[in-house]
Amino acid sequence: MTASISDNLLTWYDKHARDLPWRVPPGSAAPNDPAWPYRVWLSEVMLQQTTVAAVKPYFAKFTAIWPTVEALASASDEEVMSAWAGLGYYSRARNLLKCARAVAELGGFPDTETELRKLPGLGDYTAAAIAAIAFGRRAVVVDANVERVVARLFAIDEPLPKARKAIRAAADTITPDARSGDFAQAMMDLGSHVCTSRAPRCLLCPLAEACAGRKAGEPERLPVKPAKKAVPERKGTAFWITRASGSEVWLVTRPDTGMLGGMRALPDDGWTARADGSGTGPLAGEWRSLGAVRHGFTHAQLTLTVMALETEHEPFGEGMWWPVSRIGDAGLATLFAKAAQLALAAD
DNA sequence: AAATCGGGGAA
DNA sequence: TTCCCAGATTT
Repeated sequence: MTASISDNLLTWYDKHARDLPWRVPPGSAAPNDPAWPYRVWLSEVMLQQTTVAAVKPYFAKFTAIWPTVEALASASDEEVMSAWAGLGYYSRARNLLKCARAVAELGGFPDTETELRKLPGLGDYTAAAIAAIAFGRRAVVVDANVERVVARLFAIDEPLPKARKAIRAAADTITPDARSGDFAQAMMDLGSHVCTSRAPRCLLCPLAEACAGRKAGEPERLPVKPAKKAVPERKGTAFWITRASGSEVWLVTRPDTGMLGGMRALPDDGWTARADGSGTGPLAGEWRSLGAVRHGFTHAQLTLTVMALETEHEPFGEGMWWPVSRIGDAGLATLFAKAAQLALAAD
């Protein structure tokens, strides 16, 4: 009998596994330490739709400040949102804290896929990944890498997202009972370094012999993705309101729902809702334009004009004066960090 | 089923 | 520039 797909992959992984801060070396069991499921969970949430390179410094920062899930559970919303600033998809940070508090209440992470799936911020992928990687349970772990590898391996040419069902079923057939965590991570390493989206390195692939997509030619065309829609242009205005000779700036906290939810920010004209940017600032006075910054989101391309006002009055609504010298510690999302940078450069 | 929700690295 | 990434949640 020839070696199975999972055997070939695991042998390849033993030699080529990436060394990452949230990982154990190939062949090792996850340490029997409550801090380990915590680290696996934290990394998995950070890695949702986010590259390894982007996550590394945030993972280091979070584990240094909050070494355990109990420590994170007792942090304030503001601390966590601020630490997450710049990583994107901020609902993840809100769910991260909700989840940490639920887990602390439970006395630790549940160790089955079903129970993990009930926690905030854990969908099908993340629950399966934690069950496999942190607890060694067999689980069918399907992320974008696995989707690509499996679609090619089995030549599944049905377009996404309809193909997900067939892809998951095919992934199930090659998932071994043993070394679940290694297998899942091996598939991801293969997807990120060998079976890449653009130019797959089939000559280096341990599964090349078995790959129906390669046999059929042009494996890079799989999986078939739906045509993307055009990203609309939006305009908006942010307000740089200072007092005391520009030493303090007025910051607000955005509502928990919607774009950049729960993040500290510059006040703006409500461009997220109105899309025209024609609104006015939370204060009357002699506004001057500082120019604009461009910022790309997944579903909108924004031109944000920055208007400045020096005042001794209190703006309308909730907010706080923040020392401009410490603006880097304010926990601004990248969009507003860009706007602040523009304002500082204008002086 | 489709829309929403960030940001940066790589080609 | 465009594409895409260890997706989840809401509508």
